[in-house]
Formats: sequence, structure tokens, C-alpha cells
Amino acid sequence: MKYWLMKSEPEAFSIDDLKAVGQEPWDGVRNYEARNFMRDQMRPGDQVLFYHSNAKPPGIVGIAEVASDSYPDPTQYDEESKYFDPKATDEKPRWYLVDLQYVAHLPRQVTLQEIRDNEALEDIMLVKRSRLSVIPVTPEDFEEIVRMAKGESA
DNA sequence: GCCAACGTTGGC
DNA sequence: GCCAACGTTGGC
Repeated sequence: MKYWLMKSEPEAFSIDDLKAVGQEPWDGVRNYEARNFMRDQMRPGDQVLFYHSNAKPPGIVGIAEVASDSYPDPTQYDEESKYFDPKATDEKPRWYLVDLQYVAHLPRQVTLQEIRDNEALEDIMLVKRSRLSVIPVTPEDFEEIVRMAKGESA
């Protein structure tokens, strides 16, 4: 099983929204590296740290789980969608996604600042690779963040 | 609202 | 194939 971090702007789709619907196709990712992680490496059951970007403060707020194999993102074929891609074809889809299933809120948010301040997490890709919305996380870093969420507020 | 980091596009 | 221009992300 692998571990991931996935970003979402809470104004667009928050952890509360995911809890409300239970499961959601993670459409709209239009970055090749992020797509490759979803298309090539994600498997049902993988655990996902759910991150609120463009939030005050930004940070990890919950846990989700990969709930499907990857499949072509249907919004790439929808001319009405802002994610429409005229270069995508049925024979050669350009964009892929997975379904995400709600698992739990963290007992409290772990902020980006706390992650930056934690020396145990100094190599986490979240702080090394800016502006990537789907990021692999090591099992150790995943556990450290869950541990932080159970501890005292910073 | 600013702007750094980066990825993509398109002219040549 | 290079690289300048441009667009987006996302923290601050």
C-alpha cells in the first residue's frame, strides 16, 4: 500500500464536502506529474492525506482512501467543462483520475507551518516541490503527521 | 494583491 | 530543439 498527499482548495471542494458525498472522482488534475502518480501508481486502498490549499491556514485536515483504479477523466471530453481538452481522444485519453473515499477528519489540523517546523519531516515532498497537487508520502511521514494531529495544538 | 516557482506553448 | 512569453498555483 502507498501513501499520498492530495491538495484541494476548501472553497472549491473541502474535506467536509468529501464527507458529505462519501466518494468523489478526483477530476480536473491537469499536471502531467500528478497525472502519472494517479494513472500509474495509485491502487484502491492507498491512504491519502487531504490537504487544504489556499486556506487560512493551509494544512492537512483529514484522511481519504483511493477507491478505484485510475480511469480517463471524463471532463476532458466535455466542451462545457473548464477542464475540456481538445487534444484528448477516446483512443488516446490525456488525463486520468481516481475516485477518493472519505475516511476521517484528523482530530485537529496539521498546518503547513508545523510541517515546515518539524525536523522529522524535512524531506517531505510537500515542502520541496511547490505547486504539485498530488504528492507521494513515505509511510514514516504519514505516521508522523497522524501523530502530530493527535498531539497538542501548536 | 503580490510574486516566486514552474510548467506549457509557440515562434523561430 | 531552444527559449521567451505566458499562465497557473498557492503561500504570504
